[in-house]
Amino acid sequence: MSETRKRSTRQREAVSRALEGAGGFRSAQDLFDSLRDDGAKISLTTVYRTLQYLADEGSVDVLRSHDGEAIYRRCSSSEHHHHLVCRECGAAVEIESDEVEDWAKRVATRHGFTSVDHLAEIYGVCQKCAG
Amino acid sequence: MSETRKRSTRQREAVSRALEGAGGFRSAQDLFDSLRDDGAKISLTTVYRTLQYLADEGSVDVLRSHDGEAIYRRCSSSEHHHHLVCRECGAAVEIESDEVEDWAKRVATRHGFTSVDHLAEIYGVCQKCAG
DNA sequence: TTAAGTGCAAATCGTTTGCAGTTCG
DNA sequence: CGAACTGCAAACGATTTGCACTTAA
Repeated sequence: MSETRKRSTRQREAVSRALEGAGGFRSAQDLFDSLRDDGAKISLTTVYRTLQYLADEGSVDVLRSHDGEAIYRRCSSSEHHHHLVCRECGAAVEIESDEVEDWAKRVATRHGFTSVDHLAEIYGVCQKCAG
Repeated sequence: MSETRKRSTRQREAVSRALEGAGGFRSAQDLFDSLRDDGAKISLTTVYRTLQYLADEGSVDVLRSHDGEAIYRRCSSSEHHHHLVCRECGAAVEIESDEVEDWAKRVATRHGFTSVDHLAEIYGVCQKCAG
């Protein structure tokens, strides 16, 4: 299933490094721009392809921003994390929750599902925006 | 901000009705297909526009499916249900969980967020497909 | 050498928009 | 009538793909 990526290249390294430096979630375009700013010779296509590889491998998480862009971030193993997002300003707080982890696994197992994965996001209006 | 939609039309009614009937989250395409099946004369463009109007009004929630499609559902205040979806065949089991409800509310409150809403979906492979 | 990796340009796909015709009020 | 609303086709922006060229091993 993760039988892609066989060689190590300048570009691939660069993308990984850019992801490291980014910390949070970044779009392919963002990463591409950063890479270019850092003087990397790489195409947007390759950024996309590399990100895809990494995602298949499970090295990066892929989320969707509210306007449909895919955003990526290097993944600390297969650990899940969720977000508390402000509907107004877009500010996001990262949260963890074994509670939800357990729930997802439990429910899935009960229904005979395997290879379980889940998505959980909380939306609301932050203090600042609530006025 | 919600200064669109002034008139009542056959198409707009149809979209609202389709959303009612749908219950869960549906993509514009899905809704369009349902509408056509029900014999409605409407264009995909209008479905999109209507959905946009309703979203601006706050009558529907807009989310993004994992593959970037926008999915909509009529917004019944803050009532929630979740889904356990098979990645292979798409089969979905509807699930409820006060557990998750509580968690979302608790976390949000802790961070000073209001008008809380959330999304939680579990993905996996069902027994049939795991074969 | 040679398969994996890359870049460019063209192709996709969901969604939006320009514009001319239609309809509600 | 006149402003909303519609539909179609063209435009869009993010992502993918076909193909010829590079490059790591």
